[in-house]
Amino acid sequence: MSLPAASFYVTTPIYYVNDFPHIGHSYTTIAADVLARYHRLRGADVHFLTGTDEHGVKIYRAAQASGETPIQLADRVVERSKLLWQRLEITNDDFIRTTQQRHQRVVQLVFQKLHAAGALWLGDYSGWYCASCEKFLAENDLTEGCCPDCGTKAEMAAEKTYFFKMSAYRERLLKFLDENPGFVRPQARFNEVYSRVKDGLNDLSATRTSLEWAVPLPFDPAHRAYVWIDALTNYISALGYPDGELYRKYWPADVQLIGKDILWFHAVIWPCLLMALDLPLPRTLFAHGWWTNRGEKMSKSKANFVDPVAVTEKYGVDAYRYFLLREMPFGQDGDFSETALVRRVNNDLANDLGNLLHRTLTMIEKYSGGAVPAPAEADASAQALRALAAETVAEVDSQIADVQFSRALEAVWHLVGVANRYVETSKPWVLASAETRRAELDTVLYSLTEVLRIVSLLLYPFMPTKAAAMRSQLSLGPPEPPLDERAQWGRFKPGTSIAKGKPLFPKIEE
RNA sequence: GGCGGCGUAGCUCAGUGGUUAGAGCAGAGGAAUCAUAAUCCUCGUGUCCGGGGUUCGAAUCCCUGCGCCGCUACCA
Repeated sequence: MSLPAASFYVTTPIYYVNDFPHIGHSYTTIAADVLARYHRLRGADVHFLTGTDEHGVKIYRAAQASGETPIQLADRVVERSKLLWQRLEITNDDFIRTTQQRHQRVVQLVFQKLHAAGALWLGDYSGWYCASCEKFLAENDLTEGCCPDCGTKAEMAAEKTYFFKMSAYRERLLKFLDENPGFVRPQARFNEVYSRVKDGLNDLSATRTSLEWAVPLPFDPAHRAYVWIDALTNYISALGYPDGELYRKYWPADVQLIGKDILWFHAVIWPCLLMALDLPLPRTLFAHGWWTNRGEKMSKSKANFVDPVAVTEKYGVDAYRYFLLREMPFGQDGDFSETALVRRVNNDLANDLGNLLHRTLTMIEKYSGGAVPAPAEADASAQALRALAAETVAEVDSQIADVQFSRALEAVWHLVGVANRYVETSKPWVLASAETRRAELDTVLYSLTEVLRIVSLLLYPFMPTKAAAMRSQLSLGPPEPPLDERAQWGRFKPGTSIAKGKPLFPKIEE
């Protein structure tokens, strides 16, 4: 698989403002950031969108409960979210809020278009209703026939609603899935979606008359947009659909990252909506898994959500970013624990990588007067190292194209491991004691420098601060595109004095 | 219940017909000294969940039993 070079549009879901972001939100957003940074480094024209979903009964009620207006509540959460993204070095190009004018306008336009295209019909929505909470409940959520929130017995009720004719798009969607088996990833999620679509699609209740905190329909103000169409539209409203320059440039999205809980909405409702609007579908939808906290599911009742701020204050932002993307394959579930994080930091970051940098720089100081020597002719092991570096660059590129962060990092660490072994086998300290072996020594030191330089490029999207620090110890500036040129072997200028600093990743004492 | 997936070293997993089944981590021993006591090397007789079958040959395909997990639509 090869990566598109020209433009790259990546999105996260818009996060619901009923709560502050926790590890799960940060996971999706960091993953999107790595993709964005990587593609920028490749030289692509990148657009990275994240944002917040701010409508709905829950927000309305939460605001009432805390004695503020819904928008005040949303503002509060948005403010804190933005601080977190800043802290985590997230480089989103835009931040969409569903309460913004630019978004609501497009939602109304979308409804108008659906209406005009005959994709909406007015009918009755019926379902379990809690009279006390004044809201409809999903059958699954009922606890012994009662409202899970207040315990009132739920009753069947009906209200007028506009249905989106989703069933009409089933054949087209199936055909699209047949032709695009990589549309939903990982594969297991694709299969789930496929078989459910095959089983049949129902029309979707798309509006509510009882909702107050939502976008009103232009052609029937008694109705307001119910969650899905409002929320999903963010991916194009943020681009200024239908006439915006950004829209023309970036749609369809290259990668839309989502949690597995919202797979159905993105893999079925979203494509159907786009088809109804005659718009191209996104290229890849990637549903990632959940983190548990030391083996336990995170939940409100247990109040055991991992707080990104606390973790990054203690261990650093880059260590956190590295851990999340290295510890579990993207798409699977995994477990978060400080023990596991510390192990990753000490083994991978401090011992393998940090120490390789440090020992290399020390040897350059001791054996070469602090300047990286020009390499002499490469022997077999130096050639092998050089070849592996090139393979690693290609491998990382291919794994990122596949949205497989952990595999990309594994490839980098394989190179780091081979470089550490190269130090052992070439024994620079022996070479340094024999005047006649100067040429060999120079080649070793230069080769190690090149490995480190290339590694710093490849790691930059994952650990921007540490990669930059690593580069500055090598007297290099921040990485610049295009990656495929910069990552070529031999670009480090011999004679450059290095600027060895403190260990990049101090070991964490347990 | 239906559909799908999984069950491989202490742990997390890779391996989908073919020589003595692998990696990382954890554990034991050793080498070396450039280094953040970092690094490197060596060490696994594992019922590849059980049973049956196909095949010259199966962890790998088929059937079956057991166990675990996901999805089963209006929960961002």
